[in-house]
Amino acid sequence: MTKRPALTLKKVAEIIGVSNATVSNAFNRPDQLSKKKREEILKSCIELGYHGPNQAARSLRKGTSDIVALILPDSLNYMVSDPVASQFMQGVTDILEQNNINILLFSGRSPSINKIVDFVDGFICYGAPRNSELVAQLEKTTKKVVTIDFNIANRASINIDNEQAAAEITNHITQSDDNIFAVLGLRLIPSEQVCRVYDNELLDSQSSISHRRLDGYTKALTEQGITLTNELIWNVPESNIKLAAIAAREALTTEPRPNVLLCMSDMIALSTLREAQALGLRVPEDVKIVGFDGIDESQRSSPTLTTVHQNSVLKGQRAAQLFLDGSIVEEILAYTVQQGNSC
Amino acid sequence: MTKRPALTLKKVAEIIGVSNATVSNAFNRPDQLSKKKREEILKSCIELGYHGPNQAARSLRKGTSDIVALILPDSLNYMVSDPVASQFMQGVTDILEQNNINILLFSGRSPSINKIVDFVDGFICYGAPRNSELVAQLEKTTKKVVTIDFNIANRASINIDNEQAAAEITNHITQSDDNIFAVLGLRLIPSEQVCRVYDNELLDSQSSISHRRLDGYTKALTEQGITLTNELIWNVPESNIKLAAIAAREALTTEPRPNVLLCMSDMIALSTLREAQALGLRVPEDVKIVGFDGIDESQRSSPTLTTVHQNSVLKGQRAAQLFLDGSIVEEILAYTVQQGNSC
DNA sequence: CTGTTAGCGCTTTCAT
DNA sequence: ATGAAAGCGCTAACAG
Repeated sequence: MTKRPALTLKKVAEIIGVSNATVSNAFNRPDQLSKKKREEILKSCIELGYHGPNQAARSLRKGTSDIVALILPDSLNYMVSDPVASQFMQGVTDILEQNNINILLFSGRSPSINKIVDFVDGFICYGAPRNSELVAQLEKTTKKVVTIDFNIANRASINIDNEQAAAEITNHITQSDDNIFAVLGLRLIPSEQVCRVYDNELLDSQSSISHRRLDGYTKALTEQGITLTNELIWNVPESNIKLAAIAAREALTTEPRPNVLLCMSDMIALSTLREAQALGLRVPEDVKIVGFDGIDESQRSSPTLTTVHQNSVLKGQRAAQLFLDGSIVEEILAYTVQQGNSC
Repeated sequence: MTKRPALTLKKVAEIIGVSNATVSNAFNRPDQLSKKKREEILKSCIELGYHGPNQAARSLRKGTSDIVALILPDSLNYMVSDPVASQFMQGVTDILEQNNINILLFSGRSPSINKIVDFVDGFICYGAPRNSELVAQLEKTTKKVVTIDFNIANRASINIDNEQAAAEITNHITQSDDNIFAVLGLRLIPSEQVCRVYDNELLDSQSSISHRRLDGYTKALTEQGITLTNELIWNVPESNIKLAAIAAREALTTEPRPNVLLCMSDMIALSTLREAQALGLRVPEDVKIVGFDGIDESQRSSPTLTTVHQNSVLKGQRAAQLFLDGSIVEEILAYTVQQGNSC
């Protein structure tokens, strides 16, 4: 029978014959004791099989844990299926891993941050979470918060200028009197269905990137003397190929047929491209398509996609760095219009 | 000035005028007090802005946290770039999210589990971690452990029969005297380089799925009277398109040219397919290619891939369920040979 | 059904 | 440079 009860700092101190504070200092504050003594203690710990202070207790005492919660917009598997989110995560994990910070994955559908808030040093919140109560909770917490693609007052954030990007890519399309514009939008209204927006109430229009993008499209078209009506704006509840295909098909079979489709994500645009081709339409001759995000796959499709490219890996890196720095800045990242052959 | 100091259970109890145990029970053990009192207390807590017991303290006291560490084979961004890992994660998150368990992402490159072990209820370890010391640590821990694609004695595990699957897909290839076999293997030797295996020492041959697969290939070929020499076995250090392309090109430009390429992952196979086509070789006429894993993309390529399909989402779901159940079983999941046009 | 109390394992003043 | 002691906030015996 070996030692059943787990070793604690106190026991170890007793065995070695020093006070618990000294052992603690050996691990945490090398300057508080002689080099010799420290090394002796550390060596003894290894021999005893003591692997250092219990992190849960340490966290309770110190109030820090070296864990940060990464709040995803939706359920966890979202991150896995969305290439933009994946890229972002890659950026975040790059930086945090380098800094020995661990990541707790947290779903934007969770009812509350309470179950984890005491375990983490703060939050990196990627996109407005599906459950908007989480935002209210983040506003109140005393822990660090960095938001991405939306803002919370007095918190660090990372964004791109979605409105300007949307306007720019709209202006990128050759003007013609024949143009009929339609928008395939992302989560514009609370509905979980693919449907036209019509006069439905728009979702929390303040913060959502979708509304900034819609504003951009609208603004550019207005300047061209074109009015975008809600009948030609579709709501796709999430950036998912199948749902996008439904919206695309509806749009492409509307009479008169829209011949410029402004898509709020590359996933939607790629799905639209596929639907158009399935309907025997030529892109860009019969239908022009533009996307948003600039995912890798948009450059492998045929034709390649004209889209707004944003650097999602960098976004993640900057978010993580801002978190570490603790600086409360609202950072705006650059985007580029990526010329493809789809318009 | 509002209340600076955070509310604690004790303070709340004092304010309400009951003992701290009663408040604790109101949150944790409804049966220990009258329904009426419980509701009163809970209501008061809400009014006071107390959101429930501090989870870090609770965890220290109870020794559980409702957090499980998911150990990835390599650095965190690995998961993002590998479709098989992504699928697996999706399965895990499905089940754990349903059970209100949070996930701490942990890199297989980390030096030690010590920094997090006290925060989690256990480990789900996907593939043998890059840092093999982690395995030794997992062997020792008193917390729950589920391993996937490798085993630890007396721990729950999920596997497929890699050897049999590899043998089966090898036998699936039409026999011919003209066949020259080559293997594009995954992490067969410690080298971080793409290279032929030759007489290098094979990596921890016991546990690795790569060696099980190699054994399967070898066994099937031996039964056909064919000897696989190490000169025609390549090592690809990770399942990554670029590295695979290098190996593929080496293999395809070897004289005499191998005309059957056994690839240990679909990523490698797809990359090989591309290289073959770039070299003007017809698949399967000039070169036959088989993969492993059955990722979605293998069915979208042209020609489609003949491969071993394993259900990675299910793997993740079962891993999570085994973790929750706490049953120490070694579960073997089914695979299927998926007929494509690449051989 | 309710209250008192002893820790969970640690860090950190404050003395020495 | 080292040690004694006070909690961090909570849960679970146990007593009432």
